[in-house]
Formats: sequence, structure tokens, C-alpha cells
Amino acid sequence: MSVFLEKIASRGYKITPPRRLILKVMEEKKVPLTAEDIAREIKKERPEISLATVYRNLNLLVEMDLVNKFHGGGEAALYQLSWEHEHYMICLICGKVINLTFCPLKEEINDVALQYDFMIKSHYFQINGYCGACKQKSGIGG
Amino acid sequence: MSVFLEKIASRGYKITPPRRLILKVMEEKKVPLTAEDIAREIKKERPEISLATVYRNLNLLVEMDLVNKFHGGGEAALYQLSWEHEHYMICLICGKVINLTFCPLKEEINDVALQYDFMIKSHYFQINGYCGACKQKSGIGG
DNA sequence: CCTCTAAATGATAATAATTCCTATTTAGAT
DNA sequence: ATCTAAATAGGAATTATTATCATTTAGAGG
Repeated sequence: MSVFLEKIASRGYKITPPRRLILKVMEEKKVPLTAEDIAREIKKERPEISLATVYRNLNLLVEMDLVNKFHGGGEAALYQLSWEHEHYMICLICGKVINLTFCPLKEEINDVALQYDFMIKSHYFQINGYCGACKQKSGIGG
Repeated sequence: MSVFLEKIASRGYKITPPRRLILKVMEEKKVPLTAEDIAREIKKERPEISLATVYRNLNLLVEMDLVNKFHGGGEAALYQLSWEHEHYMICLICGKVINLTFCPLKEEINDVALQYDFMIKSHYFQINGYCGACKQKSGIGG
């Protein structure tokens, strides 16, 4: 059983088909997805699973810190498994996501936290800009 | 005339009462605000100014890079004058905000952007955790 | 200062994202 | 196998944001 399902069970939540499928899709795709993306993918196997259920479970996963929620260029929120502690650069035009292979947060932050008696629990970065393709297409200097 | 209004005029856009007021509110408040926050504040002086106008102008300001748009915990987008370029640590319990006096983004990021031909336009950080007071109250280890 | 026109606005309808509601189903404890 | 709280499906409701369009206005040019 995946570490995610284990955590869900260990907190007394039930392991249901929608939960299995949501996690399966996120593990397979690896990139940040909208709730709709996930629902669409799931419906290929189980068309009766509703979008509301996907949202409900994504919120649960975010609360449990198993999933990170953030916004890219578009209006809809993006969700990604948090186990890898990843950061990205997101194209504001096409939504392309470039994963970073390191955490771009300066270690200095820990000194500041200590100084203010602040306990850092999580952090997330959003680096917005234009990918090469969109720069060209839209004639933005570069 | 403020640097913002100057930029607006220099691009051929008109300087209108809504635009003056939106910028005035953002300059005064200094913290990230939702479109509704701004509209509510403006309506104290000019109740006829509509929310749609606030949204329209915020989008224009974002396009012109005078304002940064991002999402905090809530559903609505937050807007802040981009020259402030500030970062915060936010308490997940009481919402207390600690301003950082430096940008915690590693310079290394610029190399990666170059490598991917990605043009960074803005970035946003969110550092979540517990402030001293809330740690104590809720008995979280620290 | 008038005049004129493209740009901007206000009011409201429309759309998109997300949450709520409720009757029904089900996971998993006993 | 039974039972019950938890979870679900489906659709309605809510919230955030954008689009529409008739009316107003900023500011350029005379």
C-alpha cells in the first residue's frame, strides 16, 4: 500500500475507490494538475466519480499535507503530491511547468524564523514567467 | 504624480478617478489585498465605483507589471504593488504576518531559468508555520 | 476653453471554479 | 454478516472573475 494510503488509513479515514484513483493519477502524471484534470482522468475508468468528490478529497489531502495546492497562470488551482518537496517555474501563458531540482529557499530563513520564534511548517514558491516557446510566439523580448 | 500614474499615462492610458483610488488604497494599506478589499475601501469615498472596474484595472496593472497577483490561503487572488517586493512568514493559526527584510530566493534560480530559456517575471513565496504565541497556546512542540 | 472620440466606466449578465446539500452507498470495525 | 459513521453522486448554490453594452469622460487638437 502506498505511503499516502497508509497515512489516510492511519488517521482513521477510509480507503475508497475515488481516493485510490486520485492518488494513482497524481503519482502517474507527476506534474501539477487541476481538479478537473484529475476528474477527467479518473472518469476514463470510473465515469460515475464526481468532480465534487475530487475536490473534497484534494482538500483533505492538502489538510493532511500530502498534497500542495497553488495557482499557476490560469484561474483554477493546481495540485501536486507534496512528498518530493518540489518547486517549479510556471509559464504565465501556456501553463508549462518546469520542476526545479533544488529548493530555492535561502537557508538564512531559518535564522530569521528562530529570531522571531516562528516554527516553519511548510513553504512554497511560485516563480512566474514566460517559457521559451511562448516568448517567441508573443514576441516578448528575450 | 505618483510613479504608477506616470507609467499609466506614459503608455497612453487615461488617469481616471478609479485608477487614482485603487493605487491610493494599495499604497496606503501596503499589505496584499483582494479585489473586494480594494473595492470596499474605495466605495467609502466613491460608492458608485464598481467591482468590475476594480478587476479590470487590477488586470491592467498586473499586465503592466506594476502589481503582483498571487493566491494566499483563501480563494480570492491577492494583489500588491510590485515595487514592495516583500515576502512574509504567515502563521497558519492566527494569520500573523512577519515581513522578511530580504528576498529568500537563491540567486542560483537565474542560472536555471537561463538554462531552460525561461524568463522570470515575478515570484512569490509563502512560508507557513506557527508564531510563538500560537505555538504556546496550542501546545505545539517548539 | 470647446469639441470630439477612443477609452473607460457602471450595472448587470454570464461564466468558471469550488463548495454545499441530501439521499444513498459503503468501508471496515465488531 | 451486521451495523454505522464516513464517504459518495449528482445537482444546486455560492464565490470569484470576466464579458457585454449603453453611457460617460479624459485629454488631444483645434
